[in-house]
Amino acid sequence: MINLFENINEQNIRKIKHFLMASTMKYPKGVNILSNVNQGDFIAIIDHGSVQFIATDYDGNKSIIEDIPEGGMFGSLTYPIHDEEVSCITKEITEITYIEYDSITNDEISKTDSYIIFIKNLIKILSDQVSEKNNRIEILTKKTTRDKLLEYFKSQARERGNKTFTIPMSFTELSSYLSVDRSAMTREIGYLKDDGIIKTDGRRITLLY
Amino acid sequence: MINLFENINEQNIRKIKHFLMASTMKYPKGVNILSNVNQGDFIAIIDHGSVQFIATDYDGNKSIIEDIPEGGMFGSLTYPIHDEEVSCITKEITEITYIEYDSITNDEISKTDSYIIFIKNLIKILSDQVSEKNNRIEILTKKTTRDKLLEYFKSQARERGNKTFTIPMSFTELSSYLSVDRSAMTREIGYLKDDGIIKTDGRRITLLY
DNA sequence: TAATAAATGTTGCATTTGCAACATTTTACA
DNA sequence: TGTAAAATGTTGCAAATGCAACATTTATTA
Repeated sequence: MINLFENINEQNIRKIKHFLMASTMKYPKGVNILSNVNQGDFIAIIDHGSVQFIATDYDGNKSIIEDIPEGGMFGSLTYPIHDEEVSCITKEITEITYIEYDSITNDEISKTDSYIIFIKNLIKILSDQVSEKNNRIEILTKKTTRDKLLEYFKSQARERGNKTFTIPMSFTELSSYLSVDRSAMTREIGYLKDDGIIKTDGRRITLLY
Repeated sequence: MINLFENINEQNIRKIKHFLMASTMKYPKGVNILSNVNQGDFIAIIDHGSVQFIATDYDGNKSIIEDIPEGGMFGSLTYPIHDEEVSCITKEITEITYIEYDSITNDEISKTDSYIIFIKNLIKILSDQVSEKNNRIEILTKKTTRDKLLEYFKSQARERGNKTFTIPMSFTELSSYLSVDRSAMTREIGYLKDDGIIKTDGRRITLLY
């Protein structure tokens, strides 16, 4: 995953941030940062730490929409806060830089060195997000727990270029990502092992075909 | 949905397209346009017609990933063609303009009038796509057919600003979008009507709460 | 407009899956 | 390092849902 300021030197990063009206905020672990967000569209860059977008429905069921690690970004444009049901929780102590969406294309900044690199990075990150979401949609549209697991494992293997890989989250979180019951998922993983389709060692998975 | 060339006059559109190495192709109805696509990353703009991204798994099950109407765009960066399983089918006679991804940020174009507007449009479109996909993910992560339907109806009502709306696709396609069995979906819509939660008239739905 | 294809409606049934209620192991942190 | 919290494993059971196999209606197009 690339960084919004990839291939831009410190001095130009400072300049760009200045024109973008950047402001930095620090948060403790476990708080919802969407609750006290400034009005107007913004892009948020995670300088340190990580966050998790969670949707909660009227029954209290929670589903992870997205994990965003250090260096990642997200924008108000991509998370319309329609109801009160989407929250963005810090997973640890987290520092976030906010930049104003409208200032991305103002006249001053467009003359700045590295502006084009910045724009290209932004477009690449957004494209990657669309791509990652398409991948998740492909997984979620599988009808059975087995097919969801296999599609997920395939996409992991593809990403790492290896049939053996370690899943980057707990099984509890994976069940939430796949939107299946955790115990039913454990059961199905057992069947996949019985059938000789996968091999596991903790969170380390090997596709056997 | 905004157009990639929104708020840019004809003359500047021509200029931008020229720098972007734009080429236009015409396709008949029902062909897979990803099959004969040029190498290198590109962005495709639908001048006339419409397309549908479809994933087909090893069992032949098809699921609609996305519908793209006239004026819409899609990019090779957002549709990694990992297996042969994703195809992009024209729904009618369709004309598509391709632009090269790398040329979006070349030096010449960045000096063109309206370049900033073009970039802002592109970022807005990508953001909207992420947002739309987040919305679909929120729907797909619902466990029951009933909850998927209600979440979908809610998002439609929200979008139109009205509790009565006409779904923009057939029920057959909706079942594919929600990734549920069509007959089970029809059954569940019946239950929702019985329970006085919705009212229907063909594809016209009214939320009664 | 006749013929064909597509969409919609209905129902029985087998299978899958969510849910609950546990036990056990691992991890986090005061 | 001891203790609470989180993660993982297991299983019975009821409910949801996919699937198949139809009938009927609506669209499409030759």
